Amino acid sequence: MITLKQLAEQLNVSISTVSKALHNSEEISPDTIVRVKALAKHLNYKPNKVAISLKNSKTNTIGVIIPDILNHFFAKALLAIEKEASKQGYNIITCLSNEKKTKEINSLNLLSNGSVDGFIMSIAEETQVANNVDHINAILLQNIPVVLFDRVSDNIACDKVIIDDFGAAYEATKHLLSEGRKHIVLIGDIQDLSVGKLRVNGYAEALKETSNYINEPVVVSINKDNLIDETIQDVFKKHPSVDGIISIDNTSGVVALQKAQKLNYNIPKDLSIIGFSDENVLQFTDPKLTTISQHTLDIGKASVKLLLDRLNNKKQIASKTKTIKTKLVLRGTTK
Amino acid sequence: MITLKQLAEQLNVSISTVSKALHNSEEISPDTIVRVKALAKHLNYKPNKVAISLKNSKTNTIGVIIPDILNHFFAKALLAIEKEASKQGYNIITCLSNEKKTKEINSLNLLSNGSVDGFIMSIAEETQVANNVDHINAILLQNIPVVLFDRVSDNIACDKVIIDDFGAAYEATKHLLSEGRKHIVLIGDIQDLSVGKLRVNGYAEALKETSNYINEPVVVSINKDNLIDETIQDVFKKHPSVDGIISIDNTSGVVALQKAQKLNYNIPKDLSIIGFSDENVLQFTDPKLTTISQHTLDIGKASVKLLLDRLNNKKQIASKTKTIKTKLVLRGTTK
DNA sequence: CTGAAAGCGCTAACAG
DNA sequence: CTGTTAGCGCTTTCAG
Repeated sequence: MITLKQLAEQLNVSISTVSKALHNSEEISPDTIVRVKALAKHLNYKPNKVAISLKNSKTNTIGVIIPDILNHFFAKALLAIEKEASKQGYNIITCLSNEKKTKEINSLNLLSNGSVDGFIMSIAEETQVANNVDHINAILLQNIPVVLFDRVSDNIACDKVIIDDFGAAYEATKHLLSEGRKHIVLIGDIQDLSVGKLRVNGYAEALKETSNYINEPVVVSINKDNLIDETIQDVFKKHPSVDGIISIDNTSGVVALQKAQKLNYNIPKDLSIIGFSDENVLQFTDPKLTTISQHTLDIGKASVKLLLDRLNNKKQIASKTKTIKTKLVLRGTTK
Repeated sequence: MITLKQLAEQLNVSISTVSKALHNSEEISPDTIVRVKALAKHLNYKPNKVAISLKNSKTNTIGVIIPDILNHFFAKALLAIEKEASKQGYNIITCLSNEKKTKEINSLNLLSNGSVDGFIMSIAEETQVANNVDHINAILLQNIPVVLFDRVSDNIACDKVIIDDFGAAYEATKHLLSEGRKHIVLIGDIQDLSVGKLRVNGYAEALKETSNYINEPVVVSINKDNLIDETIQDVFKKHPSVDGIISIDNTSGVVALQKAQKLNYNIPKDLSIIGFSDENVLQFTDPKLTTISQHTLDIGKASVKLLLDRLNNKKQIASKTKTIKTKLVLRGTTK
């Protein structure tokens, strides 16, 4: 890489003159500025990012920790984060915790040495199950800002971006009730997560409020991917009168639809299905799945904004929590 | 952040003594080492990464440029790259080109200022269509190593990781022929890409070699996601006697299967389908899709290895191309 | 208008 | 065994 020093030598001026010239300093003669810039351009000079970071104690880099990049929700969130960060002149260093607490701790430790100005993350499943977030609080104690999105924790005082999980599930359930559904089952593989619990509660509350709904809430947990087929087939065996299904994760709604079609349920006449999925699954089914849209891009964008707000304004104290609106998008799997 | 200077002041020793002590230098008395380390631990000292990068002219960071993170193949490749890089003590800065050439150029320019030691990337669609890779060659001219994976270009002399696209499609086609299929259609949305062209060629070659195969090759291009439904339905309309489908992208195989089932094709009796998809789509269909497995994790891992090899051994000249074996995994959609 | 010097945090050659 | 110094590349104050 070409440096200021090399430019200075070739031009027989000092390093500081070169530096100032490249910044259009008033102190430098127009003539010199032209000469310096010409050579800089000719040699494709680029200011060394590392040196600037050291000088400014600021890297313009955000650490992003994603629990599961193969989950479409997180991939899309990353897309939005990268886009907004890039727009604001920030790079992102991506770490994938793969739902492991140790990897999460490791990533935080490895990057909290001046590598990044702050973190945007969603908490790993293992961490949420263990309910131990000391490692994240440790980062905050070092005065490195953190923004949590989607999977958050009440035990961490920082900026957060969430959706109204309770309300979204509540609304979806209410919709099925309004269709006259009498036997609504909730399925999902994220009941251990903060968001999963809230969604289950929203579902339960909607049923509870409905005086003429006589069945008990049914919550079916999918534990491992390889058992998803059987688990969902069991739903239809155990609850042959099921007439509404709410999936609170990304994929089980689609699988439920496939299985129901295989069993010759008439959808949506006999059975309605609502997924908590992203648009990507639409192409995989016919009829198309009614979903709760999470506005994932907005979640990512808002996360970056909150973080940069804090970076640019260290004195602000109160943590903000931004709630992104969800939307129930009716398609072919509901009446 | 706590610095060597602060430790030195508190201990009344020089900065270099502290630095050496922390590195277990023989020059330093055991007693001092203990004292220094104790304080460092107590204050949670971490060497400033930026300073070390500046000192060493090495960031231990890899720039990764991904064309489309919502594509499962690339998400998985990123997963593998991050995992291997992390294992080797490297961070990754992720940029998403979103298939745009300008974004690709931008990312390369912004990171080729000492931010990263090298790049791992797959070429954006727009770049491949325009067939202009000057910006990538410019990086190589700056002596920054680049590893290309999946989507490569003959006009770039660098290390590459690919699969045998021609061979994989050839093998899949041969398999369908061995089942006695007489009317095999290829579908996909990546015919503009290097990999897509090779796959089409492999398909065509297999047909051509088969003397008793009388139908012409049929290549159906899917242009936009929103037209995928109609495009595939058209296949069945135009070619009612189709008895074999090869999808060369991630999703169209699944869609073809759905549509065929809707049209009451008996699969795999009347019609076989082979997808170029990852395992993630398996849960979405019944029967499960026969696929060409790309060993995506190996692709990512190999890319990191090639890059680090080059970083650690600058003198090597010849570019290597590593070909990862594919595997035809027979499942329910073939006989 | 230009240059010298200090300093960001660290390492390492050299001096004591 | 410990300290001084220079330097990685840059910005910026201060001197000239």
